[in-house]
Amino acid sequence: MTQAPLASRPHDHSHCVSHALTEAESICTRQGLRLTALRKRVLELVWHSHKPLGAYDILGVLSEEDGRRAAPPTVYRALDFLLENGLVHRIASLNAFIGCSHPEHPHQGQFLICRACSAAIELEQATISDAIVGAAADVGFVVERQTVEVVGLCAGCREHA
Amino acid sequence: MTQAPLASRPHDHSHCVSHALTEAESICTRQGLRLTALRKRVLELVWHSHKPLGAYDILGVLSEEDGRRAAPPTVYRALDFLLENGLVHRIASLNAFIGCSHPEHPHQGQFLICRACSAAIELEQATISDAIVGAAADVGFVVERQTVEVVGLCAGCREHA
DNA sequence: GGGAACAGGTAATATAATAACGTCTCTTAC
DNA sequence: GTAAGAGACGTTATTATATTACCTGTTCCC
Repeated sequence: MTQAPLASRPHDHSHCVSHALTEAESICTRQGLRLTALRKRVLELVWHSHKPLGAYDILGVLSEEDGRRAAPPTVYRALDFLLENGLVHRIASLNAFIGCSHPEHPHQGQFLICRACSAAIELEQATISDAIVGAAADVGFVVERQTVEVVGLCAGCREHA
Repeated sequence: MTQAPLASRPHDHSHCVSHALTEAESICTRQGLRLTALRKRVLELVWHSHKPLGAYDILGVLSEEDGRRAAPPTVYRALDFLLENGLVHRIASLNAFIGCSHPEHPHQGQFLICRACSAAIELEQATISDAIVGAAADVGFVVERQTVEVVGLCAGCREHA
């Protein structure tokens, strides 16, 4: 085993957040995309922890800090933008969203979700993708989009248990 | 490529349905489970095609044929039973359900979902599972449950295109 | 500075799932 | 045989998630 990923270890999470925001800024600038205040704020909220966050959780925070109650489309539109541009991923099995760890290049993540601490670890393993693409090819199926979401126990939580 | 799976080819689907129902009967009998009329009917509806079916689609059919409008818990309870006993699978990315092709032994399927015909092909490839378990182990993660859902084009639909 | 494209507010609605509680029906021990 | 308990299902209400439609304001660009 290599070192456990950040998400399963105690760490200064503010670095994760600021790094993600800086990256996002630079990606958007480079690609002529508008990272508006709202989109940036939503991205920041998604990065609030390594736990996937529901759209309505985001909505709740926005509403609280704005005074006025934000409406669902506000959040979903921001999330759509972030999804389209690879800044966040959606975890289908949780109906939740998580910041992308490697937004600099387009990809579809594979996720390890800890049932104890809820943290999601993003992988990008060719061995997994290749196995899927290969097995699909065996039955004549051409893969376009992969969803790989795995539930289990992360390194940190196994120690405590 | 081996032969394309049934779901991507024209076939006499009534065989699929009757086979699935017979299997389900025998599994339930063997394990002392009650395959009630409702549960059997829901299983039959799920097997109506190789396309994953939403809970509310099932609900719609039940309501129509009953005259009275069935309520969601009716369907969800039946689906829970079928899920628990491995007779159907849930496709998280579609919020839909599909009959299990190999209910005789417990497993978690991997699914190839055709974006053209909507059919879902169930795989059970150790190469995929092993790649996932291996990559997870590399970061100290112990896998308990896998969700693998792949969207693309099936053999049949590629031909037509 | 005017038009097009984009961002976002707002209200309503659609879709998916669960909670809480009651009733009926089996099974099984006595 | 019957009463207790478990299981299955009906029913109403509610919660959670996501989208549609329409409108307003802003930014970009010529």
